[in-house]
Amino acid sequence: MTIGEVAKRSGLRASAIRYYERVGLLPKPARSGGQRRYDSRILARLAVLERAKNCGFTLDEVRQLFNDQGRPSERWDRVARKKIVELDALMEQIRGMRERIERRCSCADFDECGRRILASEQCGAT
Amino acid sequence: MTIGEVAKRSGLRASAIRYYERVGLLPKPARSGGQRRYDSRILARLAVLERAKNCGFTLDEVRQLFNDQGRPSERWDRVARKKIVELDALMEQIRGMRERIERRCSCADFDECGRRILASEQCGAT
DNA sequence: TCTTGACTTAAACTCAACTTCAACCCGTAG
DNA sequence: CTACGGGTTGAAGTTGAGTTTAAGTCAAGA
Repeated sequence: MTIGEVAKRSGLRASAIRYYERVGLLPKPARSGGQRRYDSRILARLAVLERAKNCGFTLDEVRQLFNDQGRPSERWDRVARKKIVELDALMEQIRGMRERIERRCSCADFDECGRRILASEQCGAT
Repeated sequence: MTIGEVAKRSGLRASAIRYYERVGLLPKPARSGGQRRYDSRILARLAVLERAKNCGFTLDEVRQLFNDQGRPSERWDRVARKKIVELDALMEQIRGMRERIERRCSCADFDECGRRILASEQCGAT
């Protein structure tokens, strides 16, 4: 397969595939006439990469997943445990944002809100 | 107050305060000898700005809050409604990530995972 | 006068994950 | 032969929210 075909089959852009190769997430493929030629294993690789991204892993974490020492399941566990903590913290943050957004006040304008916030009075911003 | 004093009182960096002014979030203050001089209202302004950021609003949305037409409470409502939808979507995404991370499989390596994902079989990546 | 410390500016740099661009090469169909 | 539709490269652009840097100004104190 050429890179264009891989792109079409995987739903990624060719530029993204080249980028992944450049940053060490994909092995350098064979070439014919200067062009990259892939066999079907690339599609499995990319499927895992996509799955990992959908789990919230950064490309750096995916690199650890793919290239670090140890059994694959161990690598997954290590990265996953850290990510779950991050995701939970993120959830908590977002819950807090929602709460703050919905806690309304009766100030006439933002300056009044500001003064009340500075005085640590209850205020939800106008 | 000089910008340094405002920075200390607000907990922001002077560079951030200059930046906010540059992008139209703060009015241009009076100057004395070329230096910015603020009165205490700046602190209320910055407190609202911080509160809005803690609600998840982008600086662009804060600009709408501060500068758009209409009553302050209307502006807040308009921006807030949109943001709540975004936050809920984000929550849903994160919940999905957590779920996918925790759904484990028994593949020997990532290539096996990839093949199973491509075949739409149940797989949580190694 | 000299030094110190805080301020000023515009412009460049940061991070992540790509995309876009310019300029070039290569094989095939007409 | 030449046009066309791929492919190739390195470099630069994108986004948001600032930070950092270089080079310069200013007032006060020793």
